[in-house]
This record gives sequence, C-alpha cells and structure tokens, in this order.
Amino acid sequence: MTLPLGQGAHSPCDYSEPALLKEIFGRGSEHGSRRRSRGRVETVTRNRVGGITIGQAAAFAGVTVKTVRHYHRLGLLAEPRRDSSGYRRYGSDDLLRLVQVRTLATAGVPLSEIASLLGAGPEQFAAALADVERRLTDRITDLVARRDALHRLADDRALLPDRALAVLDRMTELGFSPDYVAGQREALVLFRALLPEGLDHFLTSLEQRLDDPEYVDLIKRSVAAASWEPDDPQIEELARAIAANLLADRELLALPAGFRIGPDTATRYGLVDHHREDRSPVWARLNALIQAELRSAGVPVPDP
Amino acid sequence: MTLPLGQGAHSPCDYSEPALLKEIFGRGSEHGSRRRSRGRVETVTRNRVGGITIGQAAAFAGVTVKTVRHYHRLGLLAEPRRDSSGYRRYGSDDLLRLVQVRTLATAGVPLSEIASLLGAGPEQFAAALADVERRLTDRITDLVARRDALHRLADDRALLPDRALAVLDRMTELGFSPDYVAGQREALVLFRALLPEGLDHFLTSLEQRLDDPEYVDLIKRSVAAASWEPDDPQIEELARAIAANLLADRELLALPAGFRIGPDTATRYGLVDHHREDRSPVWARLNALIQAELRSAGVPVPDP
DNA sequence: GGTTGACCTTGACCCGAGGGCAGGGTCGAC
DNA sequence: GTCGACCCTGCCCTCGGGTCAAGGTCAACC
Repeated sequence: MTLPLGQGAHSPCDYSEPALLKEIFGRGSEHGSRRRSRGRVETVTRNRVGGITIGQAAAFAGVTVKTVRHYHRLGLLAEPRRDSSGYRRYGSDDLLRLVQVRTLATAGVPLSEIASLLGAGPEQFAAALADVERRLTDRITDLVARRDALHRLADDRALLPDRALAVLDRMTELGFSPDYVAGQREALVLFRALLPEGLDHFLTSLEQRLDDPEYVDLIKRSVAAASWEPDDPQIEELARAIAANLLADRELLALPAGFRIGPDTATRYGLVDHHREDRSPVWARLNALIQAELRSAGVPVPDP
Repeated sequence: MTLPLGQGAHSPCDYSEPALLKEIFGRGSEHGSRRRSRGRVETVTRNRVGGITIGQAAAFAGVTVKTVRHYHRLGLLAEPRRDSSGYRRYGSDDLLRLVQVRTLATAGVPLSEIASLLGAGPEQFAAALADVERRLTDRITDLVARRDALHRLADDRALLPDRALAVLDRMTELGFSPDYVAGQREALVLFRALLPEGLDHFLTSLEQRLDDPEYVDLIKRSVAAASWEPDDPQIEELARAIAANLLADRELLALPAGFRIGPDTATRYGLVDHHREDRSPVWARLNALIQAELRSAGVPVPDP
C-alpha cells in the first residue's frame, strides 16, 4: 500500500478511450510489444518479469546506464536482484534510492559523501548539507575571481598594472623600438612575479628617469650598442656615463619602503636584471661594467 | 640589457648596511651558504652554475615542483638545459614563460589551450579569452544553481514541493503513523520523479479526499490491515468500500490536463503504485482487489 | 530458423590538473 | 661518514563518469 487515497486506483488514470488505453498500457495477453515514439524504441514487456531493467531505471532517473553501474560500484546503490539472464531488476525501493542519490548528486554533493548523508539523522544531515553548501560557495567565489582575472587579461596577456603599461607606452612615444619595448614588458612581468613589493617603487623611478633627456639618450645608445663589437672601447665610456647619470640621483636607488628581503632576493633580482642579456654580449658587458662602477661608488649591487 | 634605466644597477638595491647586504646576497667567495627562515632551508649557491633549479622556479612562480614537471610533460614549457647532474636549469626566459602560463592557468584557461593561446596574435588571443570567459560563466551559473538546489534540500532531503509537504503534515495531524507518513513521502518522491506532470493534479485530489472523514477512516483501516491474515474476508469488504468511496467522486480519477502519455507510463505508474506493497501481503491483495473493482466499474487501470 | 537491432553484462582505459609515493641520485653542511 | 634537503623518473590515484571492446539475451521480422 503506497498511496493514501485509493492504494493504486486513485491516481490519475481515467483513460476512457479503449484504444488509447491499450496504446498506453499494453495488454497482458499479447506479451512483448514495441512501439516507436520519435525514433526511440521502448520495450514494455520485460516489466512483467518483476522490476525494471537498468536502462529504464536510468531513464526514469534521468541518468545514463553507466552512471547507475558507477553508483553500484561505489556502493552508493545496493545491487538489486538479478533475473535468470543475469540482468539487474530494479524495484521501487531501488529506484527511490537512485532518485535520492541523484537529487543530492545534482545538488553538488560529492558521491563519496552521499551514502553517509542518506544514512544520517536529520540534524547531521542538515549540518553536512551546510558544509557542502559552504564548499560550493567557496568554489563559486574562486571561479568568479578567476573569471575576473581573465577579464582583466583580455587587455594585456601579461597582466601588468596600468602604471606599467603607461610606462611602456611612454617608451614607445620616446622612440624606443617595438622589440626593445617588448623586452621591457617581459622584464616587468618578471619583476612583478619575482619582486612584487618593489614594483611600485621601481615604476616611480622609471617614470622620473624617462623625464631626463640625457638618460633617455644614453639608453638609446645602449640599445644601439647591441651591434657593436664586444671589445669596442665605447662600451666602457657608455657604462661610465650611465653610471654617472644614475649616481646623480642616488635616492632613486634606495630600497623601497616595505621591501621584504628574503634569502632569494639576489637570485630574483639577477633573473630580472639579466633578462635578455644573452641577446647581445655587449649588453652583458655593459651591464657588468655599470654594476662595477656603482659598486665602486659604494652602491651595493647583488652578485648572484 | 633588461631594464631601461640602468641595465641592472638602477633597481632598488641601495642596501647601505654591509652586514645586511651580505645577509641578503651572500658572497661570491664563500660558495654555498644556507640560511634558515621560518623552518625552511634555501640554497643560494647553485645559481652560480647558471640558472635556477626547478624548486626555485616553482617557488618563484608560486606552484609546486610537480606542477612544473607536469607542464613540461604537456609541452607547455620547453625542457630547459640540464647541468652536469641532470638537474634542470631555468633561465629568465623559462621563468617568464612559466609565469605567463601560470597567469593564464590561474585565470581558468585549460592547460590544453594555453600553448596555442600564447602563440596566437592579439585578436585571436582576445577572442579565445572571451570564449574561455563564457565557459567559466556557464560553470558558475551551473554551480550557483546547484547550491540553490542544495539550499532548498536543507529542509527536506526529498526535495518535495511545499504543497506535498503540507499534505504530509496534514496526514500526521489526522493521526497517521510516522512510518506510514514516511512511506507516503517516499511514494511522493517517486511520483515527482516518474510522473512530474501529474503531481499537481494528484496533490489536489489528495487534499480533497483528506477532507472526507469516511475516506480517512477507510485508509486508517487499510493501514491497520497490514497485520491481518492474508485471507481475511474483511479485506474484500474493505476493498469494496474503498472502491465505492473512490467512485463517488469520479472526476478526481480523471486524467490531468497536460499529462504526457509515453510508452512507459504504465511502468512508471506501477512503480509508484506498488511502492512498499511488499511490506505486507494484505496491502498487495487490497490493492489488487480495489483495482479489480474499479476496472469492473469501467475505470481503466494499468496492469503492467 | 536465421537475421536484425536494441538492450544487457563485465572489464579496461580515458579525461584535468596535478598529488602521492617509491626508489634512487646529488649536493652541501656538520 | 652521515644527515637532510633537493633532484630524477615512473607509476598509480583522484571525480564523475564517457568510451570502447567483446560477448550474451531478447523480441520482432522474414
């Protein structure tokens, strides 16, 4: 006895047209009839054996056969009895359980927790549900953050702050080549990743130095120096000039406030500093010479 | 030459205290020093060999060593050169690539798409990003829907509509046992899953019938009948009485508007109808008898 | 009675984005 | 010499199933 008002006959079943009735329910006498509805074929007769097959149970629950078997293997559903062919036969109890499992699964409860959840009392059930809901909320928050990060990326694949992009634009305006600016962009990406606390201070000094025409001119000469011979005496001269320019504004060389010094700082700094140095031996030499000049002037420079 | 304003020396490195300087950068003469910071040990000297190790690269990029190796295996990062021990040695180019990959990956871009994304032109890049963003939004929408479903589940693990819960409460008020009401709840869950278009109509008829004291009384006798002998002649009498009661209001037996009839309808109906019937042979017999009564009165009843 | 086509069975492998572990080599410091 | 940290490769694991393989069963049609 399942349903309160009529134990079976009270349900909406007043199909008064006999032909329709037969079409819907089939007949006990003609065993096994198939009817096509929109290309799919459904077998009705099996049910006589007692219990529905896995395909029907899956269809009724809105899942695939594989999913049902998956739940069996996880122990989430008890194995139903088998008929003489070895086919699984599902009763209403089995189907109810499947529907309950699916309800929780589609709500986002991990399969590994559903079994204990369905076996728990109401208060544990509610607590566990709240826990699952909290985890879902966390995942949503995380995904939203990712999407927002992605949205910001749409402008620049390097995800640099606006100030850095402005500085790069300024360089282009000042006549630096696209390739050089691209190199600077790369260096800034590394800087941001490796020395994030120093980026703001560095950008400030960069902005100020780009207002110094002498400095801009020296850097342009450095860029052009890539094609010089590695032992060109002009290199040393240029290095001295650049070092002198840098030393003229020593406070721009100061350590920024809040800069966190870790044991890796020299390594991180070196990676940023020597980026793209391998493209020209002149650059590497120029860099080393400037560092030596600064060092002899009392400015500490890492030597990793 | 990496950074525009000083090619290395311009960076924020004015550590004026010699002891601190040594602490930060180490010394070329003393090769290989370790220092502990919060329990972790970091090696500085390896970098002299040229390039950082996988552990450092991973730490700088904020990932695990496994992740970096995973990216190598996927071809997302080129294998860097190896030192004499077979250890991978990463340069700034490698690290830049790793940072770029991580930027996209943490933004939610699938790893399988990152390689082509980083190699694409700006407009393809933007288009691909928009596509990824759309997919992320879809996932978020889906998760939010799941969470909301979960939230509704917190009240009742069966996810029944409020009307159904009200009917169940009514039954409890009318004095039906908790076990019986639990069975009705299960049957309603099955009903909702298997015959969703019919649920509203069924609940309506249920509400009306529960207002009929004679009907309520008959059902209570049915519940009590579980402990009768299976061949008790009272069963037939009760079945006749229930059938008569049902037939007194035939329009409640009518097919609801909008009810979709599929080839499985009889099977679905049978599952709901016979649910928990196996708990008592009396219920099964009662059900069958009522069905026979209704059938002989011209009401079509499925016989799956 | 043979074929067709749909359905069922078990088992094994695949996805993403790595995690964990095994078993072994290498390095630097004590 | 030994310790601990780091590196190497390779294999199996996750979660929620999908896909393929190889074969058995059932009902309908010719």
